[in-house]
Amino acid sequence: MSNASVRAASSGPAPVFAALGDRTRLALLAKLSDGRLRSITALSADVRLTRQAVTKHLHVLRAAGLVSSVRIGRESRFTYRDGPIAQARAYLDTVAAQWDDALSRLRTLVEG
Amino acid sequence: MSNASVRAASSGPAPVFAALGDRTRLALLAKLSDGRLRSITALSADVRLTRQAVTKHLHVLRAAGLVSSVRIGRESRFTYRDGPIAQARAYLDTVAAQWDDALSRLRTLVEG
DNA sequence: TCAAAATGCAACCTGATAGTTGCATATGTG
DNA sequence: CACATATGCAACTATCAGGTTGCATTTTGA
Repeated sequence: MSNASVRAASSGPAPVFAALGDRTRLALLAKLSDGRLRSITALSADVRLTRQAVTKHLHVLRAAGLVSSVRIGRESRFTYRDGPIAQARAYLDTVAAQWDDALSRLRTLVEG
Repeated sequence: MSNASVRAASSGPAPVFAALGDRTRLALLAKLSDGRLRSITALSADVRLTRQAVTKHLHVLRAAGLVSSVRIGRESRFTYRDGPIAQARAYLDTVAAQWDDALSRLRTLVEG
C-alpha cells in the first residue's frame, strides 16, 4: 500500500474532494482518465499556465492518489489511478442514499 | 433558478468539489443529508469549533448550493439540497466511464 | 562534446481560507 | 420590561493555495 493511499484512507474523502476542487486539476484528470501516459510538457500544452504551475497541480493530484508518475528518460509521465475516484463516488452515493431514504420516509408520512 | 445554481452550473463542478474538500463541511453535510432542518447552534453542538467557524462553513456550503437556509424566529435553520451532489456524482461517473472504456479497449487490444 | 529539451527546485508575491475574539442586534419568555 | 438565547457582523491573525520567475540538473541526439 502506498503512502498516498494510506493517507487518503486514514483522513477520509475530504482530501480527494479538495484535490478535485480546481478547474485545472479537473481538466488534467479528464485528459488522463483515458488511460494514456503523458509528460508534463504534453499536459502543459493547451493550458494557459506555466509548466511549473501544471507541475504543482500534478503533484497535488499525486498526493491525493488520483494520478501516479514514472520517470522515463528525461521526462516523467503521469497516469490516472482509479481508486480515489471510486472512493469519492462511493461516499457521494452514501450521502445521496441517506437523502433518498429521508425523501421516501417523508413521502410515506405524507401519504400514509 | 437560484443564483447559487446558476453560478454552480456556469463554473462547472470544481466549486462543488472544493466545498466538499473539508472534513468539517463533509460532517455538516452528512448530518443534514437526513433531510431535517437544523439551527446553527444545533450544528455546532458536537463540533470542537466556534459557532462562528461553523457559520462560515455553512455559508460556504450555501454558496456552493449544497444547503439552503431559512430564518425561523430567532434561529436560522439549514437544510440539505440534493442538486449539486447529483451533479458531482454525474461528473465522477463520466470520468470513471472514460476510464472503464480505456480499460476495456486495452483488454481487447491485449486479447485480440 | 555541446546544444536543446524536460524536468526539478527554491524564492517570492498575492489572494483566499480557517479560525479566533469581541460586540451588536433580534427574538422568545418569565 | 428584563434577561437569556441565537444569530450577525467586523476585525484580526496565521496559514495555505495558486501562480510566477530564475536557475540548476538530467537526458537526448547530432
